[in-house]
Amino acid sequence: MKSGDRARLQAAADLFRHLSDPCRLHLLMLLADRERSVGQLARLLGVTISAVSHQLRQLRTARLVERRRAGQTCFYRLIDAHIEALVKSGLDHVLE
Amino acid sequence: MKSGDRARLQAAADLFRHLSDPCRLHLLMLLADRERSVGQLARLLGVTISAVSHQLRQLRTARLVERRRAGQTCFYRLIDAHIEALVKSGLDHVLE
DNA sequence: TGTTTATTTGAATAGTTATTCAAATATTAA
DNA sequence: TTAATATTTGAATAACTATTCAAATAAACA
Repeated sequence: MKSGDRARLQAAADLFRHLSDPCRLHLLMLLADRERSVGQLARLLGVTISAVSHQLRQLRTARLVERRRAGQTCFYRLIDAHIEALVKSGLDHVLE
Repeated sequence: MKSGDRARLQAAADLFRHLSDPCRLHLLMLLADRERSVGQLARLLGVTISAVSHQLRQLRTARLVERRRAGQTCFYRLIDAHIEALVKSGLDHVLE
């Protein structure tokens, strides 16, 4: 196997790992709808602001979401529609 | 949020977690091609038979792969094409 | 029966990840 | 400047996961 293939498998595995938490999936679905602030997300998800901020940081590092600051508030949104399609595809699969 | 939605997010997260390892992704791509024995897979992946057996067990419990015994040998294959499509979609996404 | 080959299993360990809490930063407004 | 609000950060802990090794099972065959 080529080294590029190995790197690609690792990158895809990393992507799927970011999707392997129900709270992060919920987060991504909320952000697919429209941009939201950290506080809004924490309230909607029923978790602490700190926890959601840690998860958003992970998703931002992975380039799945982007941040926009407006005053004291930070708004997050999905970077691309492909991620939304992937999440929906996973959610569809488990419909049984 | 409904309890069914919560279960669905958890199930989708579980599915993605099974895809969050480069070795398992490689395994699934090999099995998408055609059925393979445990020993073949271990050789192709360059890991021990025990390690690959543990991963196959996990994938089988998750109903992503099926097993067929022929004599001493066990052959595994993908259960459905949707999984292959999901893996390929993830691999496509990381092409940059 | 005993032996070889193929695979599975369970326990132990090492590495990874999520959450919490407290402290730090950033912005706004008094 | 001080206070209030929004978010981030780092460290600690608790929970989870992958791999290894040795022992167990299962089938084929002498």
